[in-house]
Amino acid sequence: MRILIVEDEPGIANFLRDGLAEEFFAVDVAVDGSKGLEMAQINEYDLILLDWMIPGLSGIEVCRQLRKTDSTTPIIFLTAKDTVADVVFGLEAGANDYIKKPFKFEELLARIRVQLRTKEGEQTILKLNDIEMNLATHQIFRNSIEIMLTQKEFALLEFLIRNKNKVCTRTRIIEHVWDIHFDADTSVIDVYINFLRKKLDIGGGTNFIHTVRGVGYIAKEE
Amino acid sequence: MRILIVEDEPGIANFLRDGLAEEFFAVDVAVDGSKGLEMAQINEYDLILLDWMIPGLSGIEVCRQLRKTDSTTPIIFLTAKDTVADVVFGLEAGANDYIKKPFKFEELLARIRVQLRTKEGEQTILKLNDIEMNLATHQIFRNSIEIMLTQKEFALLEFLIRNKNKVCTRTRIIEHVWDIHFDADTSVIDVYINFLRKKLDIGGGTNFIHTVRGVGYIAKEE
DNA sequence: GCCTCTTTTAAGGAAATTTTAAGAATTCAC
DNA sequence: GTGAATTCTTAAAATTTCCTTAAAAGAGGC
Repeated sequence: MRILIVEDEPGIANFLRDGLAEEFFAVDVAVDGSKGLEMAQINEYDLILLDWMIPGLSGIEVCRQLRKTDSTTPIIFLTAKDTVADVVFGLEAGANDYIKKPFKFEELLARIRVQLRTKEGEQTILKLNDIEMNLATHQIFRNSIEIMLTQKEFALLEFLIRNKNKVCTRTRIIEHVWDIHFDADTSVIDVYINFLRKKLDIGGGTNFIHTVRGVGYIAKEE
Repeated sequence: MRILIVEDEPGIANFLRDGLAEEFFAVDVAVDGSKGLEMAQINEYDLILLDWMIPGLSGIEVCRQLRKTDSTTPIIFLTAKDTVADVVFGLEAGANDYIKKPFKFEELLARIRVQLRTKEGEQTILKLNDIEMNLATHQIFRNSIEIMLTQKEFALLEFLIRNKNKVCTRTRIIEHVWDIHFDADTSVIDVYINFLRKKLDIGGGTNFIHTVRGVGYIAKEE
């Protein structure tokens, strides 16, 4: 799951990025309105956190612009303003939800999950064959045996399983899991596929991560 | 024992929080009705103190909403209203008890204990492996050897054990145990995990607090 | 006010993760 | 079969995160 944060205060931005990374989201940060708009238009995000008061384009303006071309990506406003009028204004501009600063991270997380749920349909637990991924508790089981994965391994497996039975190209993998956009010259994917295959090879299950030569990888249902 | 206070007046809220904290309750405060409802839905509280007159959703409305999904968590109303009709109204909405403002803290405490008594039978003692936490007496035993913990140490261990076998992210820990919401740049958690591990490392038991790199910690049952 | 205990901060070293790199192995086309 | 391209595997470098310790700051008791 990729999230874009548009926020100029470094403190808050870092706090959000770290917190969301702990929850295994892939996070990008834009520090002003125009950059945020640009990134949102170039990349596909699953959700956007948008500060109301940012330099350059205002949050509300970014929201309006975005909604002209993309009407589905959920947008949550972060705002210090709290009058009814402001909230209405924000929601009319196309936001899906808003949260008043200061907020508790857990509350934000809950709201994010609400937005993503409507999008994904109750997917806190992903399953493929005998693998079970619990996104809420960050746990992975194969035949009820728990497997410990690092952050990157988890993110990669999540991406593969979310796209099960579809070929995941190297480019899409590197963009979604590593957030790298122009460097084709790396072999991290190969290494991490290898890590995953090794770690998941327990309990007698077959290897469900198949190589698609010249293209990428695929996680197949069996 | 976790208590949620839904109260907009800071004076009363602080008074309650401090008083209950002294009695070893873990206290969260919500300042309006909708926040209160949300927090109650996200977290598991052992009891909810609900002011009648609060901004946003009214107390009675929060109560009704909550009872739709959760019928067990005791709810005590704090109210200035005192006519028979109002009391009936509150109890019909699903509250377990009410107390009229202004009240003596002792009286509130007594009512809270009445509500928790049924619960307390089951929940005053938390267990994990050979650790036993008595929340009422604030005592901790490992293999019957008593271990002295400070308040923060106790709170951290309680949080970990309440969430046993689930990864506790750093963000969640810092929010629940320290009540810090925007400061990602602190290493208190590391230090306190270290304190706990040292103090709990007696009687030959294994270390059950595991590190989940990049995410947080987990207390595992063995 | 002084002492003690708790809590927080800070920093160097240790450990795990992530990335890079390079040789071995595999696949595919001819 | 041979060669070229691609992927696999391994090892080690680079980076990040965590552990540990010590000392400072804060809280409470006398």
